[in-house]
Amino acid sequence: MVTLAWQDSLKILKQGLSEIIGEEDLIAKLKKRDQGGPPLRVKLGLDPTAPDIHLGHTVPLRKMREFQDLGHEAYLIIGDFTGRIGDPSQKSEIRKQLTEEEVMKNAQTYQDQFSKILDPEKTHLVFNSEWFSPWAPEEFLNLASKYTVARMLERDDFARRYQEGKPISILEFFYPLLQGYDSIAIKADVELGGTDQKFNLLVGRQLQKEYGQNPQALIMTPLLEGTDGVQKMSKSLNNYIGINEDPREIYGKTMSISDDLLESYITLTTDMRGEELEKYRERIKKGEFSPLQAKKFLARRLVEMYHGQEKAQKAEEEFSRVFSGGHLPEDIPEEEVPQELKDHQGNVRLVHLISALNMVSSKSEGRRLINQGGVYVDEERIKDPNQEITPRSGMILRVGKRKFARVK
RNA sequence: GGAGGGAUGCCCGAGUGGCCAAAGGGAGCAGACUGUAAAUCUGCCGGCGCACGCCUACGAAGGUUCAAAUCCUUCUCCCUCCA
Repeated sequence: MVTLAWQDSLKILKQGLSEIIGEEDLIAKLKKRDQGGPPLRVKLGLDPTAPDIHLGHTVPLRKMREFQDLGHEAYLIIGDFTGRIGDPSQKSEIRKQLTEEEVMKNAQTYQDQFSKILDPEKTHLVFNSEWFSPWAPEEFLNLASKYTVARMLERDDFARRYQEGKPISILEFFYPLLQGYDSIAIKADVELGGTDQKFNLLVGRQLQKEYGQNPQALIMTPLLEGTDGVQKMSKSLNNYIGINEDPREIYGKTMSISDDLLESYITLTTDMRGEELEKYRERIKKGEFSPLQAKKFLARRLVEMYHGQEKAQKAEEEFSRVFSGGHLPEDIPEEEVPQELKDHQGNVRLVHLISALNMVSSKSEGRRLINQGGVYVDEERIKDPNQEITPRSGMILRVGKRKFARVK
């Protein structure tokens, strides 16, 4: 392990941040470490319901990795207990508790995925039900007594809703409190999070003071915009790129992001740093790199990071062939034509076929798409929704730009 | 506890007895143009044997009416003000 002086550590850690709170505390802790103190305990909370890590998650995770590389310890908190409340971003309600099995399964998925980013040797995966489940009601009351409504309403989300006369459940107040208590439970020195977590992180810091602990420093990473380029990347908005996705998907989705997103994606999601990054920017500026090329570079890099070079190469070739070249993809899923769709001559209505193969969500949608010229048989556009076709082996069906099927 | 307001399609939001499968916007999808970019334009955007047909749908359940998202009753949930 390389031990750098705290100044150097700080410099590295401060890269690519959006905000840091309690920098003096961080410095003090780093100094202590230099003098032979224990490694810092760095906390990052995870949602137990969405175990699919996407690029948005990787931003703080990669920062975590930097801590690890500097010799510190990662604490990933699975909020299986807090998950019952749900972060107050929208409508809140007590969610049904995940079964132990589900939680374990999600945790396993997390483990598989974060090991692509973090150093497993220095990673602790903990569940917050571990300390909350045994709690007696008095302990919750005690925790609640540490905070006031006025301070809660400082959270802009609450403030806004209060202003607009939208409901805020008391339950929601518990979310930041519990998340904050996690910091106490693990004696966090630093907590990582996106900028949208600022309030929650601050509560943790304040609670630690209440409980006589050294307050954690807060390190906030910028939020990554989703593929739509408007809202932050999230699974529920379906604008995400998951690191576990098929390499071709990752490549393709990356190619479809807006050009404006290039800069933030490069800096926030890739391991490009320092000189290399500068060079890359330079090339774009000078026009040596067209936005298209720059994006291909990014796409390839991302696939490489999570699936290796070989897959990246393949994904790129596939992309070029299908979209730049206008050819068919390499492997098109083979589908059986259901017997019951065929009439006595063996013919099938096209709408029924694509519907049966789940290429459209309903027959009505299928009709619409056909009417609009979005359905092809052997690359020939069919415009009559009642068209009958005679399926034969190897026939290629295509719906829109990306849905393909080959008749078995 | 009292008074008043509200719940509409994925989201926001109009609609107060027939012309409402429900305006408008957003999201989404398809097509054109492209670099699977952005912008733009066009179309679609509940389901079904879709050609004018049928079914399901405006918080829930009943009712009035030839006809209800629209009127009445009860219920559920939410908001505001007063206490």
